[in-house]
Parts: sequence; C-alpha cells; structure tokens
Amino acid sequence: MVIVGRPRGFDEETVTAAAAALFATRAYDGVGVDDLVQHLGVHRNSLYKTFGSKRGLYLAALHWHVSHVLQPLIDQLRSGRDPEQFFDHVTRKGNLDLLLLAAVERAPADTEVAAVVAQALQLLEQAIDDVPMLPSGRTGKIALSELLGERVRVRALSAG
Amino acid sequence: MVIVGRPRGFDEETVTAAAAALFATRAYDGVGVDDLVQHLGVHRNSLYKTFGSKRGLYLAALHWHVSHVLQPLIDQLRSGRDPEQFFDHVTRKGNLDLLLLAAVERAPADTEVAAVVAQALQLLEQAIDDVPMLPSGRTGKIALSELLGERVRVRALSAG
DNA sequence: GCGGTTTAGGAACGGTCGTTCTTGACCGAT
DNA sequence: ATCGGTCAAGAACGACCGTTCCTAAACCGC
Repeated sequence: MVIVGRPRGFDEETVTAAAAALFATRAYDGVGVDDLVQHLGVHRNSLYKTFGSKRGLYLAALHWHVSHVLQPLIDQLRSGRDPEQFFDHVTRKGNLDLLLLAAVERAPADTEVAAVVAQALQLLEQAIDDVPMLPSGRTGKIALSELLGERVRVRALSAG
Repeated sequence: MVIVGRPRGFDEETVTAAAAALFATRAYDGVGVDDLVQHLGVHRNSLYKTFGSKRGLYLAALHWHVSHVLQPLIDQLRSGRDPEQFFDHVTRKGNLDLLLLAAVERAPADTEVAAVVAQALQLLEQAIDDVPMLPSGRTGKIALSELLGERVRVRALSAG
C-alpha cells in the first residue's frame, strides 16, 4: 500500500477524542455537524471521508471513550490503589457522561450503541465486583447503579 | 367569565399525559411536533394555542409527570405499605424515565427544566429518607442514586 | 335565525439538519 | 514537469424542523 496524495492535516484519534468530549455534553441530536466541524477544526468533507457519517463519528467516539477513558479507569480500580479516586473521577468529573447519555438516550434507538453500552456496563460491573473487601451485600451491579445515579444527580444539578 | 366559541375536542390533561409518555421514550429533539400531533390526536394549531410551543408542551408534560405520577408514588411510599412495590414501579416499569431523560439530557440546556428536576429529586430523596427502618448507613440520597442508576441499566439493556 | 369567538384543518414559511457536489490547492511517485 | 490521487474549502442540496397563516366549521349568547 503506497501513500499517494495530499496528507491529512489532522490526527484521527485527536478528532475522535474531541468528538467524544462534545457528545458527552449534549444529546446526539443536539450536536450538529456544524458544531463538530467548528470544535474539531476539521472540515465536513474530511469528517465524512474518515467516519462516513455523523453516526459513524459518534460510534467511533463512543468506542474510543470506552477503550481510552473507561478502560484505564477500570485498570486503575483493579490495581487496588485508591478506589476512592475511581469514584471521584467517575462521578465528580464527567468521565461517565458519554456512556450515560448513550445508555439513556441513544441505546433505545440504536442497537449498535446499545451493544457497546451493554458491554461497557458489564466491564464496569465486573471490575467493581472484583474489588476486594467490598462492603458485604453490595454487589458490583448495585455499586455501579449507585455510581450512575450519583452522576445523574450531579449532572442535573450542575446547570441552573 | 362567559364561555364563547367552539368548544375544544380534546382533554388538556389527557393530551399532557400522552405527551409525557412520548417524551419518556425518546430524547426531546428526537420527538418532532409531527409525532406529537399524530400520537396525541390533536392538531398543531390546537397544541400551539394551548401550550404555546413545543417546549411549553414539554414543560407541561414534565410538571404533570411530577405531580400525577411521581407524587402518588411518593405518597404510596410514605404510607409505609409495600415499599418494594415502589422500587418495582420506578425501576421495572418506566415511571422514572421522563425525569431521568430530563435530568440527563434537558436539564443541562434548560434552566427551567433543571429547576423542576432538582425539586423532584429532592422530593424523592426526602421521601426515601423518611422511610422507617432504612438499612443503616443508607441515606435517601444513596438509595435514590441507586434507583436512578438501576433504571439507567434496565433502560439501556431493554433495546437491542 | 345572526354575530362573535374559538377551534379544526392544512398549506406554507424560514431556518437548520445531515449529506453531497464542485472547485482548486497540495503532495508523492514517475 | 507532469500525472494521479487526496485533501481543503465552501457552496448547494433535499428533507425535515418548529412555527405561523389562512380558511372553513362549530358552538355560544342574543
């Protein structure tokens, strides 16, 4: 495979990460392609050439979020050091927002999103379940629900 | 005040309830005025005459949901009988979905929605807090978070 | 009946959506 | 230098959005 033609002036992963940040703030339909073009600094044509469609970019951003944000947090939790910091990163900072929005808003309308969300939730649940010395009677499922709900509350109150 | 003119052919509260049901399934931007006209059986002009705008109808639906769905559930919980049924109505059935969507998706973009959501969450939290014989160490805040998160999980997995 | 008022029914509006097309600049290999 | 290819830039597309306007029908008080 020989590279031919003008090289692209943007880094695909950087753009994907920026898209993830944007999709984490507003609902899918609330983020226009114009917004993406403006915040990502990449032209429409390049976006469509690279990701195919707005949905393609969203799916790429969601996958990136799971593997480059959630997975490191999971790894950190599994390392056993500072489980409190995991809680903080997830609830206080917005590291769960894209997954949360995807679960609540997109998943019911997009089976592919639903599948990614389901897998991510499973990963999180399992990781929490494997934490030693979890208070008795508290499964990973319950602890994860508490995490998600806590973030819902914080997010809802953060505006106004 | 004397009534003059053709009487309306629909019940305002029935329409509001139907709108609430619709807004509970999809995101705000995902529900078009055409959808509302079709599912509610009321024509555009009447909707705009009655509620002013799509946002006005949404706010009416949200208020109705809080006072006619959540409040009765709260009252039932406070009555002390069958607290398990409260949990079931809220998580298994969709009785929390409109509030959940409003909290996650609308509240950050609409301060009036945020205010209604904040008050509703406060009501729920207080009601749970006042339940006697709550397991020690479990505040209403934590129990409500768990409720919300559980519903997020169920909702995300219900599609696909 | 009649006049006044409100609803019902659609057509129509400007704006914005996601997407595509057109044009020219750019780069690597020949 | 030239050709083949990709990229950048912006205009343009049809479709749909929320909203408004216009006309006819239905009802009340007189």
